[in-house]
Amino acid sequence: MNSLKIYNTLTREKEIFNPIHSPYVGMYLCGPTVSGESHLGHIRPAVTFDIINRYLKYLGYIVRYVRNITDAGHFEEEGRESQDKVANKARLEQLEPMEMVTRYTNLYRDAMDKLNVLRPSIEPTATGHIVEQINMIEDIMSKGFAYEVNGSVYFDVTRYAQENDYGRLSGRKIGEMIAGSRELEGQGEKRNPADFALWKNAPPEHLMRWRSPWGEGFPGWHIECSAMSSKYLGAPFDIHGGGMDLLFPHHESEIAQTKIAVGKPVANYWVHNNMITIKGQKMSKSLGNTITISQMTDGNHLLLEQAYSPMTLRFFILQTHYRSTLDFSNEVLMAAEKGLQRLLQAQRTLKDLAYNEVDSDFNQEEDNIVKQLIDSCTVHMNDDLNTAMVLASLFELSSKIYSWQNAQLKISSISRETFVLLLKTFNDFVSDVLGLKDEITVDDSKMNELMDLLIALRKEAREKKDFHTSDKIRDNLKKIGIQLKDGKEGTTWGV
RNA sequence: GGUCAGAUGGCCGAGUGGCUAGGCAGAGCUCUGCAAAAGCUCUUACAGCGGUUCGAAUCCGCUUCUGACCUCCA
Repeated sequence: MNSLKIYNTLTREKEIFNPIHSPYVGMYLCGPTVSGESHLGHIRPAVTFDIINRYLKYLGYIVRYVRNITDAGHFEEEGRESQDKVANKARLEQLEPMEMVTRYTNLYRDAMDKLNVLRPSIEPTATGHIVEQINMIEDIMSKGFAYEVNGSVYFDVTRYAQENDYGRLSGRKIGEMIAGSRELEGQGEKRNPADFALWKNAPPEHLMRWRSPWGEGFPGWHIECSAMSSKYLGAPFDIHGGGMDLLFPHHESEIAQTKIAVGKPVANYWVHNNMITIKGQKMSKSLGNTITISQMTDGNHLLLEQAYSPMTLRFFILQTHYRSTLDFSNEVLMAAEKGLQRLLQAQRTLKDLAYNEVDSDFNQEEDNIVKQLIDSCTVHMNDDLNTAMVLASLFELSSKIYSWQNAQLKISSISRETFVLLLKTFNDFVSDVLGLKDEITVDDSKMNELMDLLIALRKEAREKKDFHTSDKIRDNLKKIGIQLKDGKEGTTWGV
């Protein structure tokens, strides 16, 4: 159970995963800011940590997985933008800020469901935890690590850094940061450019605002994660995740806030996924090169030659190790689409395979190869969640499965025990651990019976050499998207 | 400018001090009424230059190039 190794950004090393209160595991992931529709970049951490969540459960851990929704605060720019867009319309048609974040939260959740991302145990929102955030800010102020200026509150990084290692996670030195930081507007209130906001005074045009001891305003970006993670998981908890771009300043700030408020580190393992790039450049809102999830699944984007299903996206992400950048292109997605179908077809085929025991066929070498491939799934997952290698093993097993189906290899060359183990492992890894599934439901029994009938009719026609009829059945089915596959053991079909 | 990652075959992508994933694409073969599906085989790669080593693509150094972070971002 504890042979799992995870790369910890804090130590820059792969470490054996030991939860604080095994078998319980606490995990927190920085979720999306719902000021716009989720894009491809948002689904990488969701899928990555879904894999961790699923694998921990597979290993027998009981996971409390908290993934927040940032629906408050620091997106006033976007709020203003949307106001401008609707400025000419009637005021009644304007979206309430809460309406906007609800809309995008719903879209995000729908997308997560389609991607087969398991729902988190708790999905707290920033707006639902204003009180907790204000309390934490007051606590930090009372300890002397934050100060108020004109209704805004800032964290005193310089003071914190005197006794704490600010910058350890992101690997930077506070002196260099101050020297290198640019002069930005609104920095005037800070005592030091490295300080960050805990609470912001709301200008009149800011629609989302709450009463606080410092006047009407809204919380700074970082404080919500400290407040919500410590509330639901305590401190320290086991795993804190997020995209690499959050390393600084977001996670660094979280560490500082929690250290002062709670007196303890945030988490033992910090896990960061790398970025999705497009033509070698990071996909991000500010660069304007994002592709939203709905554009992806509709094929409605200049760079897309066709629509890609959510499962294709999921597979595409899993083909690359989570700490590598992942470059998007049509070619890669088309390859992913085909690869995924091949894998799922193998899974279906395996389910229908019957084991026939013939003692004389047993081949120890063959049996060992299959056993080793089965073992390698766990071995690769344990090595910092190497889903790319797990897929490679599953593909090698797929070749075996297809060979058995076509009677090119004898299934009895492996032992019954190995076959049973394969059946379980293959399904567990494809469906439960990697979360890959057929998107078209073919388990409709009437549909299956109908197809069996058509296949039987075609078989009869072929036996009578009535190829006109048999080809008509085959070709017309192809027209409606159903493909017949003739194998040694009979005909199967797929979509 | 500072910090940190990378550079792998036609494309994408793992991994490793010697036995050298996998997917997609391409070629040939097997099966098949034809086709599709499936299987098998094939093209043998690790940016450049030095060094360590019996041996490096894998370790070390330098060079070039690319990207990320340093500001809201997943």
